[in-house]
Amino acid sequence: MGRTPCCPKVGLHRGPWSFKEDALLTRYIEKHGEGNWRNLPKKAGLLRCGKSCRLRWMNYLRPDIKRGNITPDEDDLIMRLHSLLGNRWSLIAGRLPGRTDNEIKNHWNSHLCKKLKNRAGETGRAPKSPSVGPDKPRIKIHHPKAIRVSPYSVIPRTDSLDNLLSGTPSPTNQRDELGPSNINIDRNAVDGVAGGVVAPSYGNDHDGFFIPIEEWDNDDMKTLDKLFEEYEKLKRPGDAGQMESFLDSFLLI
DNA sequence: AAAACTGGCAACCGCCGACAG
DNA sequence: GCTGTCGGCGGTTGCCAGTTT
Repeated sequence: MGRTPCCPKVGLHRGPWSFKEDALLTRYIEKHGEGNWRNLPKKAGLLRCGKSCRLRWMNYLRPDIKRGNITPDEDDLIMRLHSLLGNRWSLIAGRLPGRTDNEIKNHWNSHLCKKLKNRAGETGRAPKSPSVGPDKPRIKIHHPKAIRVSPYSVIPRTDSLDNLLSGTPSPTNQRDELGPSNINIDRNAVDGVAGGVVAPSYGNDHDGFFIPIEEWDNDDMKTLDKLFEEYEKLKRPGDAGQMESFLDSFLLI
């Protein structure tokens, strides 16, 4: 049957966006809001594919995007989240206000992957990343395929996991896709507690033992929230030393 | 000074779930 | 229930600037 392309490929601009195109897109979205990406280029006077417009807006033009280098704290949080969630960049980005999934993905591929390898080399310990294959991995991370998240999981980044897990829709339009959809957790790995911090793992495809998020027990459900609470606490000035031990605790699973 | 190499990042691609008709 | 469309996702590509040889 074949799927129709999202837009005709002929006669459209490709490659880097010009200042003028950026301005047109920004002005249009400020006036009419996001959505209807297919028709947006025509209405905005752009010779671009709708997908391209969406990507440009989401990854670059959106006013709430944080510019500048990723901080060491963000680095560490990304690594923790990656150990929990695998390559689900949109979920990870949802917990880092102002950062985009693309930015985090790029940062991971260019920096953190190596950092993790180096750290593993220094300690002689197996790396925690699922993408790095030690001889005897303690944890295996399942990488689920991309999912589309229902509108009911559209919640602000600052919402707690309780809200996420109860499926309470948010009144705002900020994205956070840590919704009650496809997250699977390996209960065998959830038991790990190090340094007072619950250290779960995400998924496990070696034995096919998946628990849909709807069936998490209380401990499972609090796990991620706890992680962020700890993180936020330790981010406060004067807690630098604690941050290090907090972070290390996750490498000892 | 120039060529080769490397790293970072924006953009593209194809897949897939949700949803409307 | 089926089909087509839309929007979102992760993976990959390719350009460009910086660094090394």
